[in-house]
Order: sequence, then structure tokens, then C-alpha cells
Amino acid sequence: MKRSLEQIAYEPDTEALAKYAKALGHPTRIAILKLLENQSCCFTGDLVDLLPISQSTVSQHLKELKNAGLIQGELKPPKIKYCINQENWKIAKVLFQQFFD
Amino acid sequence: MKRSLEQIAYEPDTEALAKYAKALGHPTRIAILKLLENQSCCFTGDLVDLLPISQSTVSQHLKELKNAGLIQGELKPPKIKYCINQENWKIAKVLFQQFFD
DNA sequence: ATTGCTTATCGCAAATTTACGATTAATATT
DNA sequence: AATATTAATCGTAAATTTGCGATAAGCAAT
Repeated sequence: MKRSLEQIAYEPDTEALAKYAKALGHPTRIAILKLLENQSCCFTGDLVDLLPISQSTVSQHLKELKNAGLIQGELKPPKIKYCINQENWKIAKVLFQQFFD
Repeated sequence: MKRSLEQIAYEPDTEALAKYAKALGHPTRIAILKLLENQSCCFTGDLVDLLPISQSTVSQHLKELKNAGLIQGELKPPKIKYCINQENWKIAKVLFQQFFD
């Protein structure tokens, strides 16, 4: 048996920044967020048409962005409209700003 | 056999931002960078004393930060002095800034 | 040449991430 | 109720990441 690879706690801000950075740490997710940013407000699974990856993979990336709190989905049957989560976006922005001085 | 999981190319800025974000996507690496930032300029393997992980793991994280271009090491025998790579730091800063508007 | 100090690398194990196709779930329309 | 559309989830495979101890490498001083 190996040791448990458990999480070690750092300062809350450090953990939060790392969490946001991790969510941003894949070009597909950056691309998605840029699309959502440009689209004045929101967007849907037209993302799948714009990205060179499969529907299920796009869905997975959306889930991660949602888990990180950077986006949110709004039911607009039969579609889902995804938007930037402005609240957390602002928090992330500030965290990165003060990190880089 | 499975498909090859090869990289798909996005815009250079998107790739660059994702690369920096990925490097920042772990609390230990954020902690290291914060220490290097505070220490006016630089630091060494006293990092190991300040972080709750082993020497080899710290070394690994330093390597990743170096590969991402965020830090650089200067031989100061028998130690190594690590510093923020100011050039790339600036580039990363700008990329994050314009990403968040 | 040997010793001592510091840091990198190796070898391994576990966990996580990325990706896909296939299937399921949800919902509106017919 | 049946159908169509959209998006999430499941199952699987491959790759990568994270972590450690042990060992090697680099360099100064003896």
C-alpha cells in the first residue's frame, strides 16, 4: 500500500486561485470561455459545432467549468444556455490580479 | 486500440494562456510563486522547509514551473537560487488581464 | 581523492484528466 | 403515447499528474 495522496491545505486564497487556474488549464476550456465572453452574454451547445471535439467531451469540459464556478447553465428547453458566472468570474479576476501584483 | 489523444491546436494565445494556467493549477505551485514574489527577488530550497511536502516533490513542481517559463534557476553553489522569470511573468500577466477584460 | 551539502532524477504507485462512442435523461412537439 | 432534439452520463482506454523514498549528480572544501 502507498500513502494516501491526500490534500494538504494551503491558505484559502491559494487554494481558490489554484482551483480557478486548474479549470483554465486546458485550451478547450479557455476557448469555451472566450466564446461565452464574446457572445455578449451566453451561448449553448453550438459550442459543439465550433469546437473540434465530440459532444460528450464538450459536455465534460462544461461540467468542469461549472464545478469550478466559472459558468452556469440555464434551462431553455430543449437547449441549455450557458453563461459566465459573473460573481465568481469577478472573484477569479481579482485573485489573478492581486497574484500578479 | 484507442484513438491517439493527440493535441488539437487552438489560437496561440489560447494555448499560451492554458499553459500558464495549468502551471498555476496546483496550490503548491501557487504557494511557491507567492514565496518567490514576496522574497523581494529570489529564494532557494528553503522552499522545502516551508512546504509540507518532500524534497523530491518540491523539485518536481519547480521543474514544471521552469518548463512553463514562470521561474528560472541560477546556480549559486552548492545551492540554486530560484527567481520569477520576469519576462514571461509579464506575458502571463497580460494574457490573464486581457482574458478577464 | 574524499566528504558533505544541495538538488535533480529514477522507479514506482495511485489518482486524475482527457477523449470517445453509446446510452440515457429531459423536455417540447406532434 | 410517440417522436425528435438536446445535453448529460456511463463505460472504457490512454495519458498525465502527483507523491514518495532512494539514488544519482553537481560542486566546494577539505
